[in-house]
Amino acid sequence: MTIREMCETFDVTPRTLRFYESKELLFPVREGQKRLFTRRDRARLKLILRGKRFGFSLEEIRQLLELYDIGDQQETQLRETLKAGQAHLRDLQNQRDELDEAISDLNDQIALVNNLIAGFDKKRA
Amino acid sequence: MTIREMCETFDVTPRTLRFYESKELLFPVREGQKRLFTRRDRARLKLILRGKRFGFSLEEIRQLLELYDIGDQQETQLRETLKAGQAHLRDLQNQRDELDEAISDLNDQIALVNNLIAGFDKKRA
DNA sequence: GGCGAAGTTGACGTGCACGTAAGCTAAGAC
DNA sequence: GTCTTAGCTTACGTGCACGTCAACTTCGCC
Repeated sequence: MTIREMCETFDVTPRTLRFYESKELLFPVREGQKRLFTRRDRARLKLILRGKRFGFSLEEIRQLLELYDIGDQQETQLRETLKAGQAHLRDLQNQRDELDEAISDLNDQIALVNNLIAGFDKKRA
Repeated sequence: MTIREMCETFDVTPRTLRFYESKELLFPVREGQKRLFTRRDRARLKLILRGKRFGFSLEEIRQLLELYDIGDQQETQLRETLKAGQAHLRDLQNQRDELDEAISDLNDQIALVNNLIAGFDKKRA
């Protein structure tokens, strides 16, 4: 997959993909001098964008990606990776709890304002 | 509430509070030259930190705070505020969906790695 | 009445995640 | 064969959210 195809698929700029490569988040192969992004890169990018959405830094995401990319890791390092993954999971679960609260609060507040506006409409009638 | 008390309560620095005031997110009153943060400021700060957690910029948060601070708004502006709030709500709901997916994926992956490590332990036994 | 602690206002610095412009190359299109 | 198109590297610039330091006031305390 060329860089242009990647950009359209994931709605990012070429600069972003090159930047992620420089940070060792992606590992496109080279055909001549051009980058070709593999299936692995696509899977990783999906996780990167997801991680970003939830407020993790690229460095944190890089660590996390190791969890999804097991292969040449030593057992000791694998245990570390696992620990990091579990911490990450707890963070996400906390975030879900907070998110539920935020949604609920915002819903209430919107209902309140809605009533207020309904009051204006009534008055005019 | 003094700036120090605010900092300890919400785990932020004085610089952060002054910065938020400069961006018109907080409106502490002055006692002489010192800032005193009101109940309103505390409520707003809670929402600010929550908004940040979910990836909104301070400017977006400032807009959103108007929803929680109705009073001297014109009807037209209130309708705008409401619209923004509804958009914000949709964003949060989307985020929850993605979050659930992320949690589920990560859970699976952790289970997978856990089994791998269990395999090592078994081998040694 | 000096002095340390806490607060204040500038103003410049910093880390992150890219944006952007310059100048080069390689591949097709005509 | 040259000319657009797409991609490349290098390097400086940018926006956001503060951090950090300097140079004040203000207040309680001994």
